[in-house]
Amino acid sequence: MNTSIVWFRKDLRLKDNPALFHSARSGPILPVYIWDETLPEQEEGASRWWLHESLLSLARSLSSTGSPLVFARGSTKEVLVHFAKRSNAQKIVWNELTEPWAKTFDLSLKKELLSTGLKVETYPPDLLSDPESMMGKNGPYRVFGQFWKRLRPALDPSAPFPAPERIFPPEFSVISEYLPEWGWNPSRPDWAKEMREKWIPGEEQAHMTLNTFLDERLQSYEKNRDRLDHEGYSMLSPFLHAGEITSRQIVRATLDKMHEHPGWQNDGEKFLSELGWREFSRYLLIHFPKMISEPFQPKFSSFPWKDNPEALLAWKSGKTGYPVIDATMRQLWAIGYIPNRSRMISASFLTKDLLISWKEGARWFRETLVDHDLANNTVSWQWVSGMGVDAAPYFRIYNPVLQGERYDPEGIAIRKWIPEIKGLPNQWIHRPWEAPEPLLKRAGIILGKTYPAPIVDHSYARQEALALFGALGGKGQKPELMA
DNA sequence: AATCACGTTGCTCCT
DNA sequence: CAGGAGCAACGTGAT
Repeated sequence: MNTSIVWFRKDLRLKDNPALFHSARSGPILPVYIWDETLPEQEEGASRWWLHESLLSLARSLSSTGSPLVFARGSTKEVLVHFAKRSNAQKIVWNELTEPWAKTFDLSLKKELLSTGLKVETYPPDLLSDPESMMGKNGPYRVFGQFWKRLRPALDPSAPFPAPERIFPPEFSVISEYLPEWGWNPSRPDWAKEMREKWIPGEEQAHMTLNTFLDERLQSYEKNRDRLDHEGYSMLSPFLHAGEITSRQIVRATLDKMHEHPGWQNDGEKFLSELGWREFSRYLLIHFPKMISEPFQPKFSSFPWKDNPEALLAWKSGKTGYPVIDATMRQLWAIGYIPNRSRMISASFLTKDLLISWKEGARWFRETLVDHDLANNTVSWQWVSGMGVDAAPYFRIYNPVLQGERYDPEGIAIRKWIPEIKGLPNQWIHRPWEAPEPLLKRAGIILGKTYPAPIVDHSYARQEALALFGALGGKGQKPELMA
């Protein structure tokens, strides 16, 4: 029999999985997941919790096909070779990743496997375009608009691969580790409690989420995606990160839906362009891997970031005294997810108001987001801090009060996540420090005690940021505002 | 070849 | 109150 090992990575699904689809046709399959601690950029924190749940879900699906998922820890190469011997498999099959480190890793792994006499078959990662052929006149695109102008008209993915009709187990089975023993499901302390209530990771739920979104929310996506008071966005990002669904599947379904409902054109285009940003982020990391650790615009590499542990802690724990920031950061900690608008506001606050490095922010998001994704996180943090692509102007500094009032006018998100100020009327809910004393008293609020006073004055912090950024980004002739 | 318009998501101040 | 200038200046692709 022609047995294959299918090595699962960030592709925890049965549908639209080229490695699985093709190998299932050629013979029995041993599905394997390996936790290799020597690899860089592995999931941690909230996204590891998601990964844990997602793997359980995949394991259930595969068990029902008759060929259970096998878990192992250790060196990828050694595990694969060992399992191949035990199961009498001749071939290792996988889908590639887009992370910059993976290309070299896969290449040397492939060489090593071939040298032991095994066959290797790899399939492209979940991308909408070929990064090598997407080129402008002077090399890779650095502006989203140009990138998208080129890619958008070419978007027409063919129907995704179906799940394999049948998966046969290998003739000789192997011994699997027991996933719950890996300790990825937190208990003491159990910081994932609210995540368990909020999310159901897994391929089935990914498609239910997509369908609900397309049926109920796509038609008002452009208007509602930025709202903080209700969920007008797709919530697909964690499923995408684990590979429970592919961007190709989402694009295909969205295009079909837009065709069905011509009136949803603008909303559909907006949504597609968000997937475009996901694609662009991957594209950028492939061509400019240095931006994982360095500003895309080198002129900012000497920016005088502040080392301010107290302010950083206040930001992380939702105690800055700015309700929209605090609600955002508490939501992030509780359910591992905040919408795009919240990410921008809180990222702007950290980098422009507190003048703390985007890398600190990116590190925190990496630990706390269930959808944490190296490319999206890196590119977006740099964009907000004004050091990334698209000549995003550094003077675009978000005002946390105005943003709150605009996108959560009735303070619904504020009252949900900051109950200690829920008694404030809407007029003051985003600026408690300006509320008249009697009102504060009636609402049971003592600023600085029951809820923090603002840790910085936004308009002052803004002036300081403009001066510091201007000194590097501009002509260097800005007047000094700081004594 | 040189020039030009334009660029995901803002804010403040001035008239 | 609305509306507009200003905040800087570079890659991209069209002319």
